[in-house]
Amino acid sequence: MDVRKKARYEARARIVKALAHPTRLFIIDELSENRRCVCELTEMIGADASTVSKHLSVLRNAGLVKDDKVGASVYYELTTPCILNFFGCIETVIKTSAEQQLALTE
Amino acid sequence: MDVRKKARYEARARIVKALAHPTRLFIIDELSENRRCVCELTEMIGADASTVSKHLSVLRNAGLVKDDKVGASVYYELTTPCILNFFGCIETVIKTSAEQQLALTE
DNA sequence: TGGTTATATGACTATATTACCAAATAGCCA
DNA sequence: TGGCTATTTGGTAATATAGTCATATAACCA
Repeated sequence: MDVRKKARYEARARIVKALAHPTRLFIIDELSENRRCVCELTEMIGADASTVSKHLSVLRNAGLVKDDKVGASVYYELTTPCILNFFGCIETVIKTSAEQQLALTE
Repeated sequence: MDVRKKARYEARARIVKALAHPTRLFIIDELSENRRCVCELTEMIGADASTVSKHLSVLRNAGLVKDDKVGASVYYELTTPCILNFFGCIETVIKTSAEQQLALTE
């Protein structure tokens, strides 16, 4: 595969990888409704604040969210809301798989 | 977070994770044009056949592709072409990040 | 049947990811 | 200033992922 093409898939994979964790998908979903500070997300997720902070830095490094400091708090928001369209498709994959599983039992 | 909600994000993450590799993104892209057998994909990717076979099994287990044996060959095809819409958004993320990087240098 | 090709799988090593704790940093307010 | 809260970062152990080689399986053909 040609070098440029390869680099393009690697760039895409870095972004997909940043989304590839349940907590980070939750964060994306949550930020699609409203910007949130780290402490709010930490509360909702129920994990260590440092864990949430690291997940946010993964999303930030991938360019999926941006942060905004307000006093001692840091608010995060989505940079590119089109990410959300993806979830609909993911649900289709899940549903299709489930239907095929079901079909096998008939 | 409630148990059902958590399970939903985990199910989504399993699928996103299956996409989170440059070789697998290439395969998805390629299959969007045409069904391909393992040997064709192996040739294009330029990796060990066992490596490609394993990538395909990751995609298959996630329900993203299905296989069809024809003689000694196994052809793979997409189950859910909507996955492709996602790539447009990924490109937007990449482009937006690049523009912001650029803006910092001005 | 025996040889060849196409795939898949198991074992293994190298590397990456995750979560947690502890500690550092920064803002806020009494 | 000193203490409190919010966030980030470094260290570390457990786990997951990727790639390769060797091997297993199946189809095909001479």
